[in-house]
Amino acid sequence: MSTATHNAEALAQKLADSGLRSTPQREVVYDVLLRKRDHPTADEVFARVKSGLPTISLATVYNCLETLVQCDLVRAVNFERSPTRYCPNLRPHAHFHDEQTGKTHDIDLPPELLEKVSAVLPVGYDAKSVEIIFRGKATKTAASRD
Amino acid sequence: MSTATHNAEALAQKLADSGLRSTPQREVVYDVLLRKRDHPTADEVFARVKSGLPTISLATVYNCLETLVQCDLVRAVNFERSPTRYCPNLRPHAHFHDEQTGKTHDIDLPPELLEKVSAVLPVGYDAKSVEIIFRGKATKTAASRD
DNA sequence: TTGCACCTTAGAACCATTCTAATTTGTTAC
DNA sequence: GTAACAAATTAGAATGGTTCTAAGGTGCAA
Repeated sequence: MSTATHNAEALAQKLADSGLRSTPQREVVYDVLLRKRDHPTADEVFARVKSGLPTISLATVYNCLETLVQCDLVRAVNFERSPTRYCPNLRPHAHFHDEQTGKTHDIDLPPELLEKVSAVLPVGYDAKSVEIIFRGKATKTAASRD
Repeated sequence: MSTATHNAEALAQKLADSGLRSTPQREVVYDVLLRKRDHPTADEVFARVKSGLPTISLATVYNCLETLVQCDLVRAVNFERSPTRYCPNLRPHAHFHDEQTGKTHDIDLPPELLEKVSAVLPVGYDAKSVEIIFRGKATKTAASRD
């Protein structure tokens, strides 16, 4: 079984869990995210998806991305108010935003660090999620990972 | 000397450091941020500023806020793509975004935690800043702080 | 007191995203 | 099978926060 088929089935399963259907558009959008994990914007996803599905609309790309986020298959990432970026990495991770190149890098987070971070919350604050964003510049070596 | 006067002078100093002038608009915008530290949007600042300076324009509010951010007197805070909020708290702190009320709370961060967080960066990543955002709900007690 | 850079202003423009209304597709009950 | 209904897609219009533009004001410097 090919990787794409495997992903499509995992996707279909996750969608079904939420009472949603698998569609060619959703499959291709998800596949595009998995193939090149460079945190593309909706526009960039749209451009990539069109080669496989030339008649897809931008609205559908937005709909599919939103659906994938709802199903916890994809994370939406925002830097200031620039276009939302999409990330299929489900491991706990922070984002490093390179201000020179505009590129985004995933930084894996050890569970104990997340605990330490959450421990700073005073009583009465019940956090459902923590997001950590670094800004700065990455050297060529670090940047070459994606 | 009144607090407002003191703030105005501190502002004038900081602006001068960047080769900028102090103006009534900049003073009032900064004063509004200091008076009610509830992370207002530009629109909210605009509304508050108008009582003291009825002819100010929204464009000027945006300009002043941007200037204050440049001078490191104010932090711009973004949650997803909702309107940018402004925060005059210069201490190292995270933000807790209450999803029920939409309110934002400052969470002070001990310096050693920031160090631990930055320590997860692999070699080659040079972070100029770290931003930490919690999302969840705050109890009445916690929320009553602002 | 003239020049010139800095600021402010109103309104237009921008652009990522969401909405609307129409169509297509898939599923279920018969 | 097929009618009926729900879910999904589509193109294009609308939305809304922010930025841009061009014109007018303000204040320091020579």
